[in-house]
Amino acid sequence: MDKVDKILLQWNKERPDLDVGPMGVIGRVKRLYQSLTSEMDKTFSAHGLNHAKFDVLATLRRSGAPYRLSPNDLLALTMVTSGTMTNRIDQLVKAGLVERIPNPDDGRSFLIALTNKGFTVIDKAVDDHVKTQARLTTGLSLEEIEAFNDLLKKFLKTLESSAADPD
Amino acid sequence: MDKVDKILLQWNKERPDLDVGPMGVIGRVKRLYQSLTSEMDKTFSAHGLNHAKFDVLATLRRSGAPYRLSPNDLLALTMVTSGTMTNRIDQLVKAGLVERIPNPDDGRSFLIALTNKGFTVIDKAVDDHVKTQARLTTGLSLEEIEAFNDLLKKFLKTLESSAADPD
DNA sequence: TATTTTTGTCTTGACGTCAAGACACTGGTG
DNA sequence: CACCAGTGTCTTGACGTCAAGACAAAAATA
Repeated sequence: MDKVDKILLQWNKERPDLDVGPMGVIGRVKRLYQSLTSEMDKTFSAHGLNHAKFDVLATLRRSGAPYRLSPNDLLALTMVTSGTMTNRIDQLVKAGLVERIPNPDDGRSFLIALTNKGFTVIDKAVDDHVKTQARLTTGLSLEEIEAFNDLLKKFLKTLESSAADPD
Repeated sequence: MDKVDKILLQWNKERPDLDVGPMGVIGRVKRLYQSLTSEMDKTFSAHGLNHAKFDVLATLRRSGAPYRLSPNDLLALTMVTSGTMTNRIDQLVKAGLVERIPNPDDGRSFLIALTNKGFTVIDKAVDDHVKTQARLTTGLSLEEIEAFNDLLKKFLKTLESSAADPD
């Protein structure tokens, strides 16, 4: 009997006509997401970052040498709008973690490049981030993780096929 | 091989020292949450609401007659800060969906009450919301939903016991 | 080549949220 | 009864995000 169950009970009493089964699952996905997010955010801020900055730096880092992507690449990979990406890059430039390099192949465009400082910061932050994620999942056994992962994959797949989410 | 798998592959190549197993599960929880949220938001906006307004109205509705709660109750139940709740209530008052009634038992406090219009709007919106949630979960069988729900419960429980989340 | 359409980035204004603090009222303590 | 810590709500200023649109450069078309 967790909080989600209490909410479902209330609905059952007030609106017994409604089938609130799906609400339970979806409500728990939301709570799980929020719980995980708030823990991971602590790791980011321990490295002077937030979720937004970490996302961009990590995307550049895992793209491999020379750790450069255009704003357009970055916003496609991180699923934010162009205005948001401009803002994120501005912040990171100000912090000295990336720099804007004119794109030799396209006069409209830039390459966003990790600075040495940015590389150092993100590599340490990722170390900690992975540790945090490991800690957050220790409550489940390997078999449970695997089963959970399979269900997540399947769920996501069915959603993608119905909603035309081209990402 | 979904997008999360591609990200894990990149990390494996760039940072083979990292165990990115947990990252896969957590990444999928995030994507699932975002996918579900963006679909549910459409339902809210079809009723002139957004997630914030729906949350408050639904909390009042399922609390039962006379559909009144203090801002303090509401912010505890919806897990937002007091400033956020003040803003939400302002919006709802402006839209004529709730009203602020002075609390007879406490001169500092109010009771936020569903108006008739608010009741009508949230009842219709909840109907649609439940339908949307049912549609979003049709990709999984009843057995899969149950298994997923059990894993979510367990995962959430382990997180609550470690992080002192008093909510 | 000249013109039009498309693309990549940035700007603007709005929104929802939070943290910190202001303020009035309550409830307990001396 | 007078005081004072605690509580409930609102205010303020900041942040990250988005949608819409501006603008220059590139690509496609004529």
